Amino acid sequence: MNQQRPTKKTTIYDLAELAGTSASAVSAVLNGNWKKRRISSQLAEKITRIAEEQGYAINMQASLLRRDKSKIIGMIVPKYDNRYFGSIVETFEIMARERGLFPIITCTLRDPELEVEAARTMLSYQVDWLISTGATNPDRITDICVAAGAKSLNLDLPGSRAPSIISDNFGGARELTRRTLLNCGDRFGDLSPLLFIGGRASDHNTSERLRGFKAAHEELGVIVDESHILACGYAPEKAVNALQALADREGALPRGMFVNSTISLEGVMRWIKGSHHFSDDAPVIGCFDWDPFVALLADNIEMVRQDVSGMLQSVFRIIDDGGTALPLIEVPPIFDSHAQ
Amino acid sequence: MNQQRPTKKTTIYDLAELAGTSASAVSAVLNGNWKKRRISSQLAEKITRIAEEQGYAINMQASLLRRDKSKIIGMIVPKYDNRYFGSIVETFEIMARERGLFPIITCTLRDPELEVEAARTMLSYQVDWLISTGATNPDRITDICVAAGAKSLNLDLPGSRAPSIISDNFGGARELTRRTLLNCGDRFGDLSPLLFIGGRASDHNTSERLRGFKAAHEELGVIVDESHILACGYAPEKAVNALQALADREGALPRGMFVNSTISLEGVMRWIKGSHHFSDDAPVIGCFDWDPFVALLADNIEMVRQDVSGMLQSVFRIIDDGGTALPLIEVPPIFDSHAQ
DNA sequence: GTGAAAGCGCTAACAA
DNA sequence: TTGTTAGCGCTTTCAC
Repeated sequence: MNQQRPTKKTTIYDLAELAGTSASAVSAVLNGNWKKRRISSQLAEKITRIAEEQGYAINMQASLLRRDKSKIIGMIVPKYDNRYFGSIVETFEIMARERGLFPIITCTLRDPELEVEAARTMLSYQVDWLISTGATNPDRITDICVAAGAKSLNLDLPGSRAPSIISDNFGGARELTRRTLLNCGDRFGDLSPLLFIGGRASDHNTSERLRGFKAAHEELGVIVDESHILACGYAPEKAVNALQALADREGALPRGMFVNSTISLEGVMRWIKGSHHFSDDAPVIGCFDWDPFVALLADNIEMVRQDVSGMLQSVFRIIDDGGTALPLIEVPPIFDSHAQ
Repeated sequence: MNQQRPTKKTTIYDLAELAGTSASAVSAVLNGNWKKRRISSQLAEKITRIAEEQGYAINMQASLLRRDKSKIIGMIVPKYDNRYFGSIVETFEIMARERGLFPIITCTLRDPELEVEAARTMLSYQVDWLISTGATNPDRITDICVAAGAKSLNLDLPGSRAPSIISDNFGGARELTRRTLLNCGDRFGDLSPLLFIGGRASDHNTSERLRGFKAAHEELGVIVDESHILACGYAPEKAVNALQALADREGALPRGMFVNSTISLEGVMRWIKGSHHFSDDAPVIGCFDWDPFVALLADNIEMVRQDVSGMLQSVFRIIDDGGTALPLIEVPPIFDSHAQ
């Protein structure tokens, strides 16, 4: 036996009895509203001491049931398997706690059904706010939140019915493409069109990045090859399969690539290593996302880092303000200055 | 204005009124205990339909206040910045949901004070179980849980007062060291002692890995150099500083290294890249942790992958059983078969 | 300065 | 078969 039996938890009534006072006094003291109740500081002190001694912990369920705002803030996130979302979650928790909010986070594995189920569950727990990060259908979630009287907000992937904070995908992709094309030119002596791989053509981010990809080509006078745009999804295997299919079809592959995320990059690198298409000379890659090991190990890969901290500052600015407007905020991603 | 005002949430009383029945009937139906209440299936159906129509969502705060078990399961985790913890969190969520439990997770940034604060907060939310992952002081948390009538359990780093599930650090480190020594021998022609870097000498995992490190050296007849054991902490900068100090002191560095985590590895690789100590020939490294990009990009680095899924299966076996015993379970980590 | 009491939304024992 | 009722622990108004 390692753990005792639930020795009936201490309540404010127990505390009141021990202090020879009432539950309402205890409640007021423990919540710090005893100035306006003008409770004597000795009573306050006594109550505080006894609470301490008894290891009292408030029952949030009871407290929340009575109050109108829960101060619980929920976030749904697709995966924990890359630095981008990891950093979003970590920063989110820190910033929520700074504001006295209780963050709850859940990952939905990019499954649309799980997304709405997770949203409903969080609403059952009375979240005041729900942040949908990278959700496949943010508007659906906003609708569910509105129906439940909660506020919602989109991060990373925008929606039309709640404030949205995303990266400047167009600008970032244009610059990344420009750099990658030029890197390619330096390396191979001529400017040829890049391969685009990863992401879903239907999602806003991918289509914006595609737009930036094309703009950069155009600006440098390079004709995009539409058959080399492979928005095959996010999972690494999808990238592997897409590259294999292209190689089967065309024999050779472009020597420059725009990769839409580190997730896809994992697949791209796996395929490159497994095949022998680039055994003599590694392709030049630009990746719209950042990972420290790639940055350290692969000198043929340039990465853009999304500005997680900047995005979350925007998120909490809206939350702090109560979120009455409906903006689409685009935060520029960060390029290493040394490159280019 | 994007979001309506909190249109007073629907309760079971509203539902009861609409269905022309009582709140308890609604409650029973919505909880699926209407067989034992022998409610007519037509009434059940009607209630279900109305609940659906109204977009009813149960108020968990109220429900939990009344029930004895919350079915909330908490986990604290140090960081989200590596694949190991990311995968723990993701798997934990999946396995918790499979059991109808509601997982809440919070990261504590390796800050002992935050750890206990986070534990207390979770207890306020009435968690039935609290999993401490990589906590600096698991026993302290167990004590707090016991006092609050919750069960606790340690993952990754063991404690003495609750069941603990950890990697087989000794066995894993011994095998990793053996492989790294042999790789080193293959590469450089002779067996010389490795550098050990990363982790805290005071923590159980590091001391066990150190024991395995020494055992493997001994088995191969190599004398460990105690001045080359740098348990400098986990943050990348700490590894950078430790290596720099060693290089300043001794001029040369060992050509083989045992690195205690991917976090430390990040620092090691940063230092290697920045200095010119290995500009001609990369050192041979064994890393007690796994990252896909390192595995793909660095052929001089061998990695062990901790068996996250196996560990969490053990965790939930204990939870499913009610957790009456107090075991220390060591789960063997996974080596790539191709190497060695 | 302080206490009594109502009620947040739900569950479950007890009546009917 | 179904409804009534008594709380779960807390916050807050109101009365003293």
